[in-house]
Amino acid sequence: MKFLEDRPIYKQIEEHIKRQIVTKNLLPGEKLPSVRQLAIDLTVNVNTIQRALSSLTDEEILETKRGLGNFVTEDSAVVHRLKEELIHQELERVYVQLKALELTDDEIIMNLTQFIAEKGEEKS
Amino acid sequence: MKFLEDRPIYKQIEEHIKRQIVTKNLLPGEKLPSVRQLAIDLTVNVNTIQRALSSLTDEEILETKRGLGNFVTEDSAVVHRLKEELIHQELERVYVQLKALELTDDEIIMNLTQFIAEKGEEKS
Amino acid sequence: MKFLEDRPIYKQIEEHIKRQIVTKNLLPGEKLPSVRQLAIDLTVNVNTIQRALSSLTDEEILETKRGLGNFVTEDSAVVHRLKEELIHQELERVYVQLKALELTDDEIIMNLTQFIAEKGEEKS
Amino acid sequence: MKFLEDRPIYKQIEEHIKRQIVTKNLLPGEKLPSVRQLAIDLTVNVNTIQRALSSLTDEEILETKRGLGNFVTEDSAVVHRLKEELIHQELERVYVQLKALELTDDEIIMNLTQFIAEKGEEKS
DNA sequence: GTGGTCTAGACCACT
DNA sequence: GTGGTCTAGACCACG
Repeated sequence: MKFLEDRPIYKQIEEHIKRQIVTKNLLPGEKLPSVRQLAIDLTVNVNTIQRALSSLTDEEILETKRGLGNFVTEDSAVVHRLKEELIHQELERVYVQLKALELTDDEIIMNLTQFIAEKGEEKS
Repeated sequence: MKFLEDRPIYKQIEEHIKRQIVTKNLLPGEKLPSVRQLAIDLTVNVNTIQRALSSLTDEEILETKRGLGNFVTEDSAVVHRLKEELIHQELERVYVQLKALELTDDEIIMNLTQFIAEKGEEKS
Repeated sequence: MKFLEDRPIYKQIEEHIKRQIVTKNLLPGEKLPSVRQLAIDLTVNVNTIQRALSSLTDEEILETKRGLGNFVTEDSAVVHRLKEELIHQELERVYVQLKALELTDDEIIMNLTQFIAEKGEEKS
Repeated sequence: MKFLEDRPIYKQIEEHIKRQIVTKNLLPGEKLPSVRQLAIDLTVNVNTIQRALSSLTDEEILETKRGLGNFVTEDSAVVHRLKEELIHQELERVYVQLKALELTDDEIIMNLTQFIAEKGEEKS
Protein backbone atom coordinates (compact mmCIF):
# COMPACT_ATOMS: atom_id res chain seq x y z
CA MET A 1 0.00 0.00 0.00
CA LYS A 2 1.33 3.42 -0.86
CA PHE A 3 0.26 6.61 0.78
CA LEU A 4 2.67 9.29 -0.14
CA GLU A 5 1.27 11.26 -2.99
CA ASP A 6 4.56 11.21 -4.83
CA ARG A 7 3.67 11.97 -8.40
CA PRO A 8 7.04 12.51 -9.99
CA ILE A 9 8.17 16.08 -9.66
CA TYR A 10 8.72 16.48 -13.38
CA LYS A 11 5.06 15.60 -14.00
CA GLN A 12 4.02 18.17 -11.47
CA ILE A 13 6.16 20.73 -13.25
CA GLU A 14 4.64 19.78 -16.59
CA GLU A 15 1.15 20.28 -15.29
CA HIS A 16 2.14 23.49 -13.62
CA ILE A 17 3.38 24.96 -16.89
CA LYS A 18 0.32 23.74 -18.74
CA ARG A 19 -1.87 25.51 -16.23
CA GLN A 20 0.08 28.69 -16.63
CA ILE A 21 -0.50 28.57 -20.35
CA VAL A 22 -4.22 27.90 -20.03
CA THR A 23 -4.66 30.68 -17.50
CA LYS A 24 -2.62 32.99 -19.72
CA ASN A 25 0.13 33.53 -17.18
CA LEU A 26 2.29 32.32 -20.03
CA LEU A 27 1.25 33.70 -23.43
CA PRO A 28 1.83 32.14 -26.88
CA GLY A 29 5.32 33.01 -28.06
CA GLU A 30 6.48 34.02 -24.57
CA LYS A 31 9.94 32.99 -23.43
CA LEU A 32 10.24 30.81 -20.35
CA PRO A 33 12.81 31.56 -17.68
CA SER A 34 16.09 29.75 -18.27
CA VAL A 35 16.38 26.15 -17.22
CA ARG A 36 18.82 27.13 -14.53
CA GLN A 37 16.50 29.86 -13.26
CA LEU A 38 13.54 27.51 -13.15
CA ALA A 39 15.65 25.01 -11.26
CA ILE A 40 16.39 27.65 -8.66
CA ASP A 41 12.81 28.95 -8.49
CA LEU A 42 11.36 25.51 -8.00
CA THR A 43 14.29 24.25 -5.95
CA VAL A 44 14.69 21.14 -8.03
CA ASN A 45 17.52 19.70 -10.07
CA VAL A 46 18.24 21.09 -13.53
CA ASN A 47 17.74 17.62 -14.99
CA THR A 48 14.23 17.49 -13.58
CA ILE A 49 13.40 20.74 -15.34
CA GLN A 50 14.93 19.44 -18.58
CA ARG A 51 12.83 16.32 -18.43
CA ALA A 52 9.63 18.31 -17.99
CA LEU A 53 10.46 20.76 -20.77
CA SER A 54 11.51 18.05 -23.18
CA SER A 55 8.23 16.29 -22.60
CA LEU A 56 6.35 19.52 -23.29
CA THR A 57 8.41 20.01 -26.42
CA ASP A 58 7.44 16.54 -27.61
CA GLU A 59 3.81 17.51 -27.15
CA GLU A 60 4.53 20.61 -29.25
CA ILE A 61 3.54 22.87 -26.40
CA LEU A 62 6.99 24.41 -26.20
CA GLU A 63 9.53 25.11 -28.91
CA THR A 64 13.23 25.08 -28.17
CA LYS A 65 15.40 27.61 -29.97
CA ARG A 66 19.03 26.68 -29.40
CA GLY A 67 20.96 29.44 -27.79
CA LEU A 68 17.79 31.46 -27.14
CA GLY A 69 15.68 29.41 -24.78
CA ASN A 70 12.29 27.74 -24.58
CA PHE A 71 9.18 29.44 -25.92
CA VAL A 72 5.47 28.75 -25.68
CA THR A 73 4.21 27.64 -29.08
CA GLU A 74 2.50 30.27 -31.24
CA ASP A 75 -0.08 27.69 -32.26
CA SER A 76 -3.22 29.09 -30.70
CA ALA A 77 -5.01 25.77 -30.98
CA VAL A 78 -2.71 24.42 -28.33
CA VAL A 79 -4.22 26.51 -25.59
CA HIS A 80 -7.60 25.10 -26.38
CA ARG A 81 -6.27 21.58 -26.49
CA LEU A 82 -4.50 22.00 -23.17
CA LYS A 83 -7.56 23.34 -21.47
CA GLU A 84 -9.57 20.37 -22.66
CA GLU A 85 -6.85 18.06 -21.44
CA LEU A 86 -6.64 19.53 -17.96
CA ILE A 87 -10.40 19.61 -17.60
CA HIS A 88 -10.65 16.02 -18.67
CA GLN A 89 -8.00 15.06 -16.19
CA GLU A 90 -9.87 16.67 -13.31
CA LEU A 91 -13.17 15.12 -14.35
CA GLU A 92 -11.55 11.73 -14.62
CA ARG A 93 -10.14 12.10 -11.14
CA VAL A 94 -13.36 13.15 -9.44
CA TYR A 95 -15.29 10.52 -11.37
CA VAL A 96 -13.01 7.73 -10.23
CA GLN A 97 -13.04 8.95 -6.65
CA LEU A 98 -16.82 9.24 -6.45
CA LYS A 99 -17.30 5.90 -8.17
CA ALA A 100 -15.05 4.44 -5.48
CA LEU A 101 -17.52 5.86 -2.98
CA GLU A 102 -20.17 3.90 -4.84
CA LEU A 103 -22.10 6.78 -6.35
CA THR A 104 -24.07 6.19 -9.54
CA ASP A 105 -23.55 8.47 -12.55
CA ASP A 106 -26.78 10.27 -11.80
CA GLU A 107 -25.86 10.75 -8.18
CA ILE A 108 -22.54 12.26 -9.18
CA ILE A 109 -24.20 14.84 -11.41
CA MET A 110 -26.86 15.52 -8.83
CA ASN A 111 -24.35 16.03 -6.04
CA LEU A 112 -22.22 18.37 -8.10
CA THR A 113 -25.20 20.40 -9.22
CA GLN A 114 -26.39 20.79 -5.67
CA PHE A 115 -22.89 21.59 -4.47
CA ILE A 116 -22.57 24.41 -6.95
CA ALA A 117 -26.03 25.70 -6.12
CA GLU A 118 -25.01 25.91 -2.46
CA LYS A 119 -21.81 27.69 -3.41
CA GLY A 120 -23.91 30.28 -5.21
CA GLU A 121 -26.10 30.84 -2.16
CA GLU A 122 -23.09 31.45 0.05
CA LYS A 123 -22.05 34.45 -1.97
CA SER A 124 -25.46 36.09 -1.98
CA MET B 1 5.62 27.78 -4.91
CA LYS B 2 5.06 24.34 -3.57
CA PHE B 3 5.20 21.27 -5.73
CA LEU B 4 5.30 18.28 -3.52
CA GLU B 5 1.76 17.30 -2.72
CA ASP B 6 2.69 16.68 0.86
CA ARG B 7 -0.50 16.61 2.81
CA PRO B 8 0.65 15.40 6.19
CA ILE B 9 0.99 11.65 6.31
CA TYR B 10 -1.32 11.33 9.29
CA LYS B 11 -4.09 13.08 7.37
CA GLN B 12 -3.58 10.75 4.44
CA ILE B 13 -3.90 7.83 6.80
CA GLU B 14 -7.04 9.32 8.30
CA GLU B 15 -8.66 9.69 4.90
CA HIS B 16 -7.54 6.24 3.85
CA ILE B 17 -9.25 4.67 6.84
CA LYS B 18 -12.35 6.76 6.31
CA ARG B 19 -12.51 5.50 2.74
CA GLN B 20 -12.13 1.95 3.86
CA ILE B 21 -15.07 2.38 6.20
CA VAL B 22 -17.28 4.01 3.57
CA THR B 23 -16.46 1.34 1.02
CA LYS B 24 -17.06 -1.34 3.62
CA ASN B 25 -13.55 -2.71 3.52
CA LEU B 26 -13.75 -2.01 7.23
CA LEU B 27 -17.06 -2.94 8.79
CA PRO B 28 -18.67 -1.45 11.93
CA GLY B 29 -17.19 -3.19 14.97
CA GLU B 30 -14.25 -4.56 13.05
CA LYS B 31 -10.83 -4.51 14.66
CA LEU B 32 -8.06 -2.58 12.96
CA PRO B 33 -4.56 -4.00 12.75
CA SER B 34 -2.46 -2.99 15.76
CA VAL B 35 -0.77 0.37 15.65
CA ARG B 36 2.58 -1.33 15.44
CA GLN B 37 1.45 -3.49 12.54
CA LEU B 38 -0.01 -0.53 10.70
CA ALA B 39 3.26 1.32 11.24
CA ILE B 40 5.10 -1.53 9.55
CA ASP B 41 2.56 -1.91 6.72
CA LEU B 42 2.59 1.79 5.91
CA THR B 43 6.29 2.24 6.71
CA VAL B 44 5.73 5.15 9.01
CA ASN B 45 6.45 5.70 12.66
CA VAL B 46 4.12 4.35 15.32
CA ASN B 47 3.43 7.86 16.54
CA THR B 48 2.22 8.92 13.13
CA ILE B 49 -0.30 6.08 13.21
CA GLN B 50 -1.30 7.04 16.74
CA ARG B 51 -1.92 10.59 15.66
CA ALA B 52 -4.23 9.50 12.87
CA LEU B 53 -6.11 7.02 15.00
CA SER B 54 -6.42 9.39 17.91
CA SER B 55 -7.94 11.95 15.60
CA LEU B 56 -10.43 9.38 14.30
CA THR B 57 -11.21 8.45 17.88
CA ASP B 58 -11.97 12.08 18.71
CA GLU B 59 -14.35 12.11 15.75
CA GLU B 60 -15.99 9.00 17.23
CA ILE B 61 -15.20 7.03 14.11
CA LEU B 62 -13.03 4.59 16.03
CA GLU B 63 -13.23 3.29 19.57
CA THR B 64 -10.13 2.18 21.33
CA LYS B 65 -10.10 -0.53 23.93
CA ARG B 66 -6.87 -0.53 25.89
CA GLY B 67 -4.97 -3.74 25.61
CA LEU B 68 -7.32 -4.95 22.87
CA GLY B 69 -7.01 -2.64 19.92
CA ASN B 70 -8.86 -0.08 17.85
CA PHE B 71 -12.32 -0.81 16.50
CA VAL B 72 -14.60 0.81 13.95
CA THR B 73 -17.56 2.35 15.75
CA GLU B 74 -20.79 0.36 15.72
CA ASP B 75 -22.72 3.57 15.11
CA SER B 76 -24.03 3.09 11.60
CA ALA B 77 -24.86 6.77 11.26
CA VAL B 78 -21.16 7.43 11.13
CA VAL B 79 -20.78 5.67 7.80
CA HIS B 80 -23.34 7.97 6.28
CA ARG B 81 -21.70 11.03 7.75
CA LEU B 82 -18.33 9.93 6.45
CA LYS B 83 -19.63 9.35 2.96
CA GLU B 84 -21.12 12.83 2.83
CA GLU B 85 -17.86 14.26 4.07
CA LEU B 86 -15.69 12.51 1.51
CA ILE B 87 -18.04 13.38 -1.35
CA HIS B 88 -18.05 17.01 -0.35
CA GLN B 89 -14.30 17.00 -0.20
CA GLU B 90 -13.97 15.64 -3.74
CA LEU B 91 -16.51 18.10 -5.11
CA GLU B 92 -14.73 20.98 -3.44
CA ARG B 93 -11.46 19.88 -4.98
CA VAL B 94 -12.71 19.53 -8.54
CA TYR B 95 -14.65 22.78 -8.24
CA VAL B 96 -11.60 24.73 -7.18
CA GLN B 97 -9.46 23.18 -9.89
CA LEU B 98 -11.94 23.86 -12.66
CA LYS B 99 -12.58 27.37 -11.44
CA ALA B 100 -8.82 27.91 -11.67
CA LEU B 101 -9.13 26.89 -15.32
CA GLU B 102 -11.69 29.69 -15.61
CA LEU B 103 -14.79 27.61 -16.16
CA THR B 104 -18.16 29.03 -15.15
CA ASP B 105 -20.48 27.07 -12.87
CA ASP B 106 -22.62 26.10 -15.86
CA GLU B 107 -19.62 24.99 -17.87
CA ILE B 108 -18.47 22.78 -15.01
CA ILE B 109 -21.80 21.00 -14.84
CA MET B 110 -21.98 20.74 -18.61
CA ASN B 111 -18.53 19.29 -18.92
CA LEU B 112 -19.14 16.72 -16.22
CA THR B 113 -22.46 15.69 -17.71
CA GLN B 114 -20.89 15.21 -21.11
CA PHE B 115 -17.92 13.40 -19.61
CA ILE B 116 -20.19 10.90 -17.92
CA ALA B 117 -22.28 10.49 -21.03
CA GLU B 118 -19.14 9.54 -22.97
CA LYS B 119 -18.14 7.12 -20.24
CA GLY B 120 -21.51 5.44 -20.63
CA GLU B 121 -21.05 5.07 -24.38
CA GLU B 122 -17.67 3.41 -23.93
CA LYS B 123 -19.23 0.56 -22.05
CA SER B 124 -22.11 0.01 -24.48
CA MET C 1 -5.44 0.37 41.70
CA LYS C 2 -4.16 3.71 40.53
CA PHE C 3 -3.11 6.40 42.90
CA LEU C 4 -1.31 9.01 40.96
CA GLU C 5 -3.84 11.39 39.55
CA ASP C 6 -2.04 11.47 36.26
CA ARG C 7 -4.46 12.83 33.74
CA PRO C 8 -2.29 13.28 30.69
CA ILE C 9 -0.35 16.51 30.81
CA TYR C 10 -1.68 17.67 27.45
CA LYS C 11 -5.25 17.39 28.75
CA GLN C 12 -4.34 19.36 31.83
CA ILE C 13 -2.91 22.05 29.59
CA GLU C 14 -6.03 22.01 27.45
CA GLU C 15 -8.26 22.51 30.47
CA HIS C 16 -5.98 25.16 31.89
CA ILE C 17 -6.23 27.21 28.72
CA LYS C 18 -9.98 26.71 28.55
CA ARG C 19 -10.25 28.04 32.09
CA GLN C 20 -8.15 31.03 31.23
CA ILE C 21 -10.51 31.84 28.38
CA VAL C 22 -13.65 31.43 30.46
CA THR C 23 -12.25 33.57 33.25
CA LYS C 24 -11.13 36.15 30.71
CA ASN C 25 -7.46 35.85 31.53
CA LEU C 26 -7.23 35.17 27.82
CA LEU C 27 -9.45 37.39 25.71
CA PRO C 28 -10.90 36.65 22.25
CA GLY C 29 -8.29 37.43 19.63
CA GLU C 30 -5.45 37.47 22.13
CA LYS C 31 -2.17 35.85 21.19
CA LEU C 32 -0.86 33.00 23.28
CA PRO C 33 2.79 32.74 24.19
CA SER C 34 4.76 30.80 21.57
CA VAL C 35 4.75 27.04 21.85
CA ARG C 36 8.40 27.12 22.76
CA GLN C 37 7.80 29.68 25.49
CA LEU C 38 4.88 27.72 26.88
CA ALA C 39 7.05 24.62 26.87
CA ILE C 40 9.60 26.44 29.02
CA ASP C 41 6.99 28.00 31.33
CA LEU C 42 5.26 24.69 31.96
CA THR C 43 8.49 22.67 31.85
CA VAL C 44 7.15 20.19 29.34
CA ASN C 45 8.24 19.22 25.87
CA VAL C 46 7.27 21.35 22.89
CA ASN C 47 5.38 18.43 21.40
CA THR C 48 3.21 18.16 24.48
CA ILE C 49 2.23 21.80 24.06
CA GLN C 50 1.58 21.22 20.36
CA ARG C 51 -0.69 18.35 21.13
CA ALA C 52 -2.79 20.44 23.50
CA LEU C 53 -2.96 23.42 21.18
CA SER C 54 -3.72 21.31 18.14
CA SER C 55 -6.61 19.76 20.00
CA LEU C 56 -7.92 23.20 20.94
CA THR C 57 -7.53 24.26 17.32
CA ASP C 58 -9.61 21.29 16.19
CA GLU C 59 -12.29 22.42 18.64
CA GLU C 60 -12.09 25.87 17.04
CA ILE C 61 -11.12 27.42 20.35
CA LEU C 62 -7.80 28.58 18.99
CA GLU C 63 -6.76 29.71 15.54
CA THR C 64 -3.20 29.29 14.44
CA LYS C 65 -1.50 31.60 12.01
CA ARG C 66 1.69 30.10 10.69
CA GLY C 67 4.71 32.16 11.49
CA LEU C 68 2.65 34.40 13.76
CA GLY C 69 1.36 32.32 16.62
CA ASN C 70 -1.77 30.90 18.19
CA PHE C 71 -4.73 33.12 18.92
CA VAL C 72 -7.93 32.76 20.92
CA THR C 73 -10.86 32.62 18.51
CA GLU C 74 -12.84 35.81 18.03
CA ASP C 75 -16.06 33.80 18.10
CA SER C 76 -17.64 34.94 21.35
CA ALA C 77 -20.05 32.01 21.35
CA VAL C 78 -17.11 29.80 22.14
CA VAL C 79 -16.63 31.32 25.56
CA HIS C 80 -20.19 30.43 26.45
CA ARG C 81 -19.79 26.92 25.15
CA LEU C 82 -16.59 26.47 27.11
CA LYS C 83 -18.15 27.68 30.33
CA GLU C 84 -21.01 25.22 29.98
CA GLU C 85 -18.52 22.47 29.29
CA LEU C 86 -16.35 23.17 32.31
CA ILE C 87 -19.34 23.49 34.62
CA HIS C 88 -20.74 20.21 33.42
CA GLN C 89 -17.40 18.57 33.99
CA GLU C 90 -17.23 19.74 37.60
CA LEU C 91 -20.80 18.68 38.30
CA GLU C 92 -20.16 15.28 36.82
CA ARG C 93 -17.11 14.86 39.01
CA VAL C 94 -18.77 15.81 42.28
CA TYR C 95 -21.84 13.75 41.42
CA VAL C 96 -19.80 10.63 40.82
CA GLN C 97 -17.78 11.15 43.98
CA LEU C 98 -20.80 11.70 46.20
CA LYS C 99 -22.65 8.79 44.64
CA ALA C 100 -19.63 6.67 45.54
CA LEU C 101 -20.19 7.81 49.11
CA GLU C 102 -23.69 6.43 48.73
CA LEU C 103 -25.64 9.67 48.82
CA THR C 104 -29.01 9.85 47.11
CA ASP C 105 -29.73 12.59 44.57
CA ASP C 106 -31.78 14.48 47.14
CA GLU C 107 -29.07 14.21 49.76
CA ILE C 108 -26.53 15.59 47.32
CA ILE C 109 -28.63 18.67 46.62
CA MET C 110 -29.44 19.08 50.30
CA ASN C 111 -25.83 18.87 51.36
CA LEU C 112 -24.70 21.37 48.76
CA THR C 113 -27.46 23.80 49.66
CA GLN C 114 -26.56 23.62 53.32
CA PHE C 115 -22.86 23.90 52.53
CA ILE C 116 -23.42 27.09 50.61
CA ALA C 117 -25.69 28.48 53.30
CA GLU C 118 -22.92 27.96 55.85
CA LYS C 119 -20.43 29.64 53.54
CA GLY C 120 -22.74 32.63 53.43
CA GLU C 121 -22.94 32.83 57.21
CA GLU C 122 -19.17 32.82 57.52
CA LYS C 123 -18.93 36.03 55.58
CA SER C 124 -21.66 37.85 57.48
CA MET D 1 2.66 27.57 37.44
CA LYS D 2 2.10 23.98 38.40
CA PHE D 3 0.11 21.52 36.40
CA LEU D 4 0.84 18.11 37.65
CA GLU D 5 -1.81 17.04 40.08
CA ASP D 6 0.72 15.72 42.49
CA ARG D 7 -1.08 15.51 45.80
CA PRO D 8 1.33 13.58 47.95
CA ILE D 9 0.86 9.87 47.62
CA TYR D 10 0.41 9.33 51.35
CA LYS D 11 -2.55 11.73 51.32
CA GLN D 12 -4.06 9.82 48.44
CA ILE D 13 -3.64 6.62 50.41
CA GLU D 14 -5.25 8.18 53.46
CA GLU D 15 -8.26 9.24 51.47
CA HIS D 16 -8.44 5.88 49.80
CA ILE D 17 -8.65 4.08 53.13
CA LYS D 18 -11.18 6.56 54.44
CA ARG D 19 -13.37 5.89 51.42
CA GLN D 20 -13.12 2.18 51.94
CA ILE D 21 -14.34 2.59 55.50
CA VAL D 22 -17.24 4.83 54.53
CA THR D 23 -18.32 2.51 51.76
CA LYS D 24 -17.97 -0.44 54.12
CA ASN D 25 -15.30 -2.18 52.14
CA LEU D 26 -13.46 -1.99 55.43
CA LEU D 27 -15.65 -2.71 58.46
CA PRO D 28 -15.18 -1.52 62.05
CA GLY D 29 -12.73 -3.81 63.80
CA GLU D 30 -11.45 -5.29 60.55
CA LYS D 31 -7.71 -5.90 60.15
CA LEU D 32 -5.88 -4.11 57.38
CA PRO D 33 -3.37 -5.96 55.22
CA SER D 34 0.18 -5.76 56.57
CA VAL D 35 2.20 -2.67 55.89
CA ARG D 36 4.50 -4.67 53.66
CA GLN D 37 1.56 -6.13 51.76
CA LEU D 38 -0.02 -2.74 51.24
CA ALA D 39 3.31 -1.42 50.00
CA ILE D 40 3.38 -4.16 47.41
CA ASP D 41 -0.29 -3.78 46.44
CA LEU D 42 0.01 -0.07 45.93
CA THR D 43 3.57 -0.23 44.60
CA VAL D 44 4.80 2.43 46.94
CA ASN D 45 7.47 2.51 49.60
CA VAL D 46 6.78 1.02 53.03
CA ASN D 47 7.52 4.38 54.63
CA THR D 48 4.79 6.00 52.57
CA ILE D 49 2.30 3.47 53.88
CA GLN D 50 3.51 4.02 57.44
CA ARG D 51 3.04 7.74 57.12
CA ALA D 52 -0.53 7.34 55.91
CA LEU D 53 -1.44 4.82 58.62
CA SER D 54 0.15 6.82 61.38
CA SER D 55 -1.86 9.84 60.31
CA LEU D 56 -5.05 7.77 60.37
CA THR D 57 -4.10 6.48 63.81
CA ASP D 58 -3.70 10.05 65.06
CA GLU D 59 -7.22 10.74 63.82
CA GLU D 60 -8.36 7.66 65.79
CA ILE D 61 -9.61 6.04 62.63
CA LEU D 62 -7.19 3.15 62.99
CA GLU D 63 -5.82 1.42 66.06
CA THR D 64 -2.40 -0.15 66.07
CA LYS D 65 -1.96 -3.34 68.07
CA ARG D 66 1.73 -4.09 68.29
CA GLY D 67 2.59 -7.45 66.87
CA LEU D 68 -0.92 -7.89 65.47
CA GLY D 69 -1.41 -5.20 62.89
CA ASN D 70 -3.62 -2.20 62.16
CA PHE D 71 -7.36 -2.34 62.73
CA VAL D 72 -10.27 -0.11 61.84
CA THR D 73 -11.60 1.52 64.98
CA GLU D 74 -14.68 -0.05 66.57
CA ASP D 75 -16.04 3.41 67.27
CA SER D 76 -19.10 3.53 65.07
CA ALA D 77 -19.26 7.28 65.27
CA VAL D 78 -16.10 7.43 63.22
CA VAL D 79 -17.76 6.17 60.09
CA HIS D 80 -20.27 8.96 60.30
CA ARG D 81 -17.59 11.56 60.94
CA LEU D 82 -15.54 10.30 58.01
CA LYS D 83 -18.48 10.43 55.66
CA GLU D 84 -19.19 14.02 56.65
CA GLU D 85 -15.54 14.87 56.14
CA LEU D 86 -15.31 13.38 52.67
CA ILE D 87 -18.56 14.95 51.58
CA HIS D 88 -17.45 18.33 52.83
CA GLN D 89 -14.19 17.95 50.97
CA GLU D 90 -15.96 17.26 47.68
CA LEU D 91 -18.39 20.13 48.17
CA GLU D 92 -15.54 22.48 48.97
CA ARG D 93 -13.78 21.43 45.80
CA VAL D 94 -16.71 21.87 43.46
CA TYR D 95 -17.64 25.14 45.14
CA VAL D 96 -14.19 26.59 44.62
CA GLN D 97 -14.04 25.42 41.04
CA LEU D 98 -17.45 26.82 40.10
CA LYS D 99 -16.75 30.07 41.90
CA ALA D 100 -13.61 30.32 39.78
CA LEU D 101 -15.90 30.06 36.77
CA GLU D 102 -17.75 33.04 38.22
CA LEU D 103 -21.00 31.36 39.16
CA THR D 104 -23.10 32.83 41.97
CA ASP D 105 -24.22 30.65 44.86
CA ASP D 106 -27.70 30.43 43.39
CA GLU D 107 -26.40 29.48 39.99
CA ILE D 108 -24.34 26.70 41.52
CA ILE D 109 -27.36 25.17 43.21
CA MET D 110 -29.49 25.67 40.12
CA ASN D 111 -26.95 24.03 37.85
CA LEU D 112 -26.50 21.05 40.13
CA THR D 113 -30.24 20.56 40.52
CA GLN D 114 -30.76 20.63 36.79
CA PHE D 115 -27.79 18.36 36.23
CA ILE D 116 -29.23 15.74 38.54
CA ALA D 117 -32.66 16.09 36.99
CA GLU D 118 -31.16 15.35 33.59
CA LYS D 119 -29.31 12.38 35.00
CA GLY D 120 -32.62 11.02 36.20
CA GLU D 121 -34.19 11.38 32.77
CA GLU D 122 -31.39 9.44 31.11
CA LYS D 123 -32.19 6.36 33.12
CA SER D 124 -35.91 6.44 32.40
C1' DG E 1 11.24 34.29 14.75
C1' DT E 2 6.62 31.44 14.38
C1' DG E 3 3.98 26.75 14.21
C1' DG E 4 3.67 21.85 11.89
C1' DT E 5 5.30 17.28 11.00
C1' DC E 6 7.86 13.15 11.66
C1' DT E 7 11.04 9.93 13.81
C1' DA E 8 13.16 7.15 17.46
C1' DG E 9 12.88 5.42 21.63
C1' DA E 10 11.33 5.10 26.34
C1' DC E 11 7.98 4.03 29.84
C1' DC E 12 3.33 3.09 31.47
C1' DA E 13 -1.34 0.76 31.88
C1' DC E 14 -4.43 -2.75 30.54
C1' DT E 15 -5.71 -7.89 29.24
C1' DG F 1 0.45 -8.75 23.48
C1' DT F 2 -2.45 -4.19 23.13
C1' DG F 3 -2.77 1.22 23.01
C1' DG F 4 -1.36 5.89 25.45
C1' DT F 5 1.89 9.33 26.81
C1' DC F 6 6.05 11.90 26.84
C1' DT F 7 10.65 13.35 25.47
C1' DA F 8 14.44 14.80 22.41
C1' DG F 9 15.72 16.26 18.34
C1' DA F 10 15.36 17.00 13.43
C1' DC F 11 13.52 19.27 9.39
C1' DC F 12 10.14 22.07 6.93
C1' DA F 13 7.05 26.16 5.73
C1' DC F 14 5.61 30.70 6.69
C1' DG F 15 6.52 35.76 7.61
